[in-house]
Amino acid sequence: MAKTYSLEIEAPLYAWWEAQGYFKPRIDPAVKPFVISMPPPNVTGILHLGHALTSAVEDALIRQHRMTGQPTLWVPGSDHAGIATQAVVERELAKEGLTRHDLGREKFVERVWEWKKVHHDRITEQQRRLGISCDWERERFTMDEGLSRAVREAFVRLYDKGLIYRGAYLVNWCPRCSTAISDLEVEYEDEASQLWYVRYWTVDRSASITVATTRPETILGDTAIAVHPDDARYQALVGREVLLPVLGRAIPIIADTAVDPAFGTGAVKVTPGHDPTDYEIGKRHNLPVINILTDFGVMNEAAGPYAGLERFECRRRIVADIQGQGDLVKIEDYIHSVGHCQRCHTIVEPRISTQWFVRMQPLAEPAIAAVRDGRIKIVPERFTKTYFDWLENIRDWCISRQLWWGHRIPVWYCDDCGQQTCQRTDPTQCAHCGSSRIHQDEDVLDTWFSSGLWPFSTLGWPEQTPDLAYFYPTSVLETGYDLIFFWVVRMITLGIEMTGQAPFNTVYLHGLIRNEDGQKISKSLPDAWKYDPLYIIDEYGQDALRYAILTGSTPGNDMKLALSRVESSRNFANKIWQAARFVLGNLGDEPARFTPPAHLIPQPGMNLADRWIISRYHRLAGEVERLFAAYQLGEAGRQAYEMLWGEFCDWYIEMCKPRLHAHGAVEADSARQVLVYVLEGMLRLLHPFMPFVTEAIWQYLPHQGESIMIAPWPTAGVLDDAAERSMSTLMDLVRAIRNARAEYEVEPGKRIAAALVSSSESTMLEEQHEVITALAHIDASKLVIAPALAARPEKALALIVGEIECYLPLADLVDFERELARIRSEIARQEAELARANALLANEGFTAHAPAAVIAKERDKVEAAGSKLAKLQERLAALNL
RNA sequence: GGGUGCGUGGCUCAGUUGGUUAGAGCGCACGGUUCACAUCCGUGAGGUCACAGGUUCGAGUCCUGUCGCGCCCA
Repeated sequence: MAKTYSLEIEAPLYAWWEAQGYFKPRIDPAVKPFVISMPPPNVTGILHLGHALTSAVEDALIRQHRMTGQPTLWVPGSDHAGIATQAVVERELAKEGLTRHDLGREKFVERVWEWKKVHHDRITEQQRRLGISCDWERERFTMDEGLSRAVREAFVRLYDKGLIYRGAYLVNWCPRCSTAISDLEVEYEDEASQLWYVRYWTVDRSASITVATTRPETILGDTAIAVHPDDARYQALVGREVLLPVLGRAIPIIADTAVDPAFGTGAVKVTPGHDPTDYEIGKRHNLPVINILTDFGVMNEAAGPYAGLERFECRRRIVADIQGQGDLVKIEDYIHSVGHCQRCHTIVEPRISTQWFVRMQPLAEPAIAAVRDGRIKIVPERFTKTYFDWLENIRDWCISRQLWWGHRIPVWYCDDCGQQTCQRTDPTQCAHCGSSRIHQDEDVLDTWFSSGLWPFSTLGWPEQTPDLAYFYPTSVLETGYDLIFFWVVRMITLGIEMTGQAPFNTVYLHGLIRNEDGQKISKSLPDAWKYDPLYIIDEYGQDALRYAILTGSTPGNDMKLALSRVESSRNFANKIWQAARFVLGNLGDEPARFTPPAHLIPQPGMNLADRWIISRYHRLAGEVERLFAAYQLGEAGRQAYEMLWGEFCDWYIEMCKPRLHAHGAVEADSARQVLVYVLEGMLRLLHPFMPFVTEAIWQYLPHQGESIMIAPWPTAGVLDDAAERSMSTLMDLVRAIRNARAEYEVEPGKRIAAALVSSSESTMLEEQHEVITALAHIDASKLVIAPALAARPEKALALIVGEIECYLPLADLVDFERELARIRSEIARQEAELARANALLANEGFTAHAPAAVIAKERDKVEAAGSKLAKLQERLAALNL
C-alpha cells in the first residue's frame, strides 16, 4: 500500500467495476428486487451539487442493498429538457446570426440532436465521476424510441378516456420562450413597482371612476370596470358605461363580489384576456376577451396606436399619454408579486391561448389513495401533507408547449371535416371522414409528461418486457423535495393510470444544497466555482464529497455545504487508509491466515480488548442496519466514523501494539485476527458512504470474494457487555492519567510511576497492565497494582476512576495547595451529582413512572458517586494530616 | 393570508418513540519527531439548546404563543 492516501485510486476502480459488470443486477426470479429509477438529469445540463446529493443517497441505498444479496437495479438516464435545451441551441444559432425559423423545424431538430449527443456524453461522463453504480446498459433517454412510444401510448390512452382536452384558456405565457408554461413553472417574486390610479370617464363625461392598476398597459384589453355590489360609493355607477382612456372604447361598470373594496379605490379594471381573476369575472358577466399581446410580448393590433410596442415600453407610453390627458390621478409605490418563467426568469403574461390539458381530478384521487392507504410511503413523513394539499386542490395540467424540441403531440386535424385524429401510429387519413388532407398539431409535450412515465417507460412499458415484469413497481424514488409536484406527483398519477400500480413504494425526499452563506448555489455567485462538484472531487475526492454530503444533513432538510467538512471527510479516508497500512504491516508472512470469518464471537477467554472491539463492531453493524432501514443514512455514517476513528484507531490499534511486538505468536495472531476482522467489516459498512477508498483497501486486506461491492453486508453479531464496561473503565483511567499529566505539564515522553488500587478491578488492571503503561506512559517497573495498599503514597496525585484509586507520585511536580484545591473541587462535583441523583430517587413521581432501567442507572450513579466521594474524602483527610 | 421547516458552543451541523453531566467536525488554546497517519497524536476552553408560558416525576425533544430567518402554496 502506498504510504499516503491518494485520490488517484478512484478512477481506475470505477472503470474496473463497470467492466466487471457489478452494476448489473443478478436476476433471481424468486427474490423481489430492489430498484431505483434515477432522476434523469437534463441531457444538456451540467453537473451540480444537487446531482451529487441525489447520487450519493441513491448510490448508498443501492450499494447497501446490493451487498445484502438482493437483486438490485439502478436505472440511469437523462431527459430532453424541452425549453432549456431548445433555448440553448437557439442561442448557439444566434451566434451564427440564425433563428430556428431560418433552419425550419426538421433541420432545427436535427441540430438539437447533434447538440444532445455531445452533451449526453459530457453529462454521463460527469455522472461516472460521481462513482455511481447504476446499470449503464439500461440507460434511457426521454426522447429515445422506446420512451417516445411510451409517451405516445400514454397520450392516446388519456385522450381516448377523455382525460386530455384542448381549448382556449388563460395560460401562463413566457414571451421569451414564446410558449405556454404550466402553473408550476411560474415563480412568483415580490417586486417594487407602482400602482397607477387612472380615471375613466362616463361616455357623457358627467361622472368618472378611478381604478388602480399595476399593469397600465392592460388597459388596452379592458372590457369592464368592476366594483363590489355592496360598495355604497359606486352604487349609482353600476350599469353605466365608461370610456377607456386613450382608446376611447366604451366598457360597462359591473358589480362582482370578487372585487375587494379595500384595494385601491375599490373599483378595478377588468382584463379577462390577461388576468386570471378578471378571466373569471369575465366569464360570469359574459365580457368579451381581448388578447393584446403577440407571442413575443409585443402589443398586437388590438392595442391600436400602441401596436408593435414591447409591453413595458407600451406601459411607459400609455402612462405618459394618460397623464397628458389629465387622467392619471396619482402614482403610489407598491410591492406586488410578479410571476417569472422558471427557465429564463422573464416576466410571464397570463394570456388566452389554445392549449392541451390533462384533466387531473380523476388521476389525483387514486394517487391520494395510494399514499393514504400506505402503498406509498413518503420520507420524511411531513411531506405527506404537502402532497395531499396539492392533490386535493389539483388544477388541470397544461401539457402543450410551443416548441420544436420534444414529443410532438400525436393529434392530426382534418382540413376537410375539422375533426381530430389521435392514434398510436401516424395516420395517413382522417379517422372521421377519411380525408387525406390532415396535418399534425405543431406543439410538443411538456417534458414532465415524459418524465412522469419514467419508472416504467425505462423498463420497456408499454411492451410487456421481462424487465418490466420483474423490476416494476420500483422500490424507492429519491429526489429533492422541490420536485414533489413537478415529478413525484406526476409519476404517481400517471403510473397508477397506466400500469394500475403505484410506481414505487417509498418516496425519499432530500433537501437542497446551499453554499456556506445559505444561498442557493447559482452560476452567478462569485464563488460558484467552489461548489462545482467536479472541482470538489478533484480537490478532495469523490469519497470525501459523498461522505460529507451524506453525513452533513438530515433527510428533507437543506444543507449548507461547508468545504471544511469535505476536507475532514477526506482526512477520514486517509485515516482509514493509515489504519489499514498499520494492520497490513503487522500481519506477518502469511496474511491470508487472517482472512476474516463471517462472525467472530467474543468469549471470556479472549483478550479484553478483542472482546471489546468485536462487541463494538457488532453493535455498530446492528445500528447501521436499523438506521438504513429508517433512511437515517447520515446517522449511520457518523456512527461508523466514530467507531472507526474514535475506538478502532485511537484505542484498539494502540492497545494491540504491545501484543504485536513484544509477545509470542499466539497473542500476536489473535490480535491480527481481530484487527482484520473488524477493519474488514468496517470497510463493508462504510462502502456505501466511501466506495472507492473502501474497495482499494479491501483489495489489499485478506478477504473473500472479488470486490467489496458484492461482498456480504455486515449483520449484527454477538455482544459482550461486560467487556464494553471494563474497557470503558480502562479508557477512563487512561484518560484521567493523561489529563493529570497534561495539567501538571509532565514531559510528554517521560514514563511515570503509578499505583492502581482497587478491590474489584485489580485483576482486570493486572491483565491490562501493558495497555496502561503504553497508553498512559507509565514506567512498567514502577507500576503497582493491588487490591489494597497498606500505606497510601505520599506526595502523589490521587485520581479516582470508578472503583479505582490511581496514585501518581509526581514528586516535585505535585503542588500541595493545588492538589488540595483539585480534590476539593472534585468532591464538590461529586456531592452535587450525589445530591442530584438522590433527589431524583427520592421523588416518588420518578420512581413510580420512570422505566426500571432508568431508575437502576440512577441507583448506580448514587453508588458510584458515593464511593468516589468516600475515596476523595479519605484522600483529603490524608493530605491534611 | 394558509402551510411548512429552521433557530443548539466562533462557524457548519447531529441529537427520530421525553430519561445521565447536550455531541461531532472545523476553528481556538496548550503540549507533542514513539517505527499507520502532521490529511496526525494528546489535553483543554467554549453552550441559560431563540424567547415566554404549559404538559410531565423529568423537556433541546411534546403543546400554545411571541420574535427572527427560509421555503412552498394562494
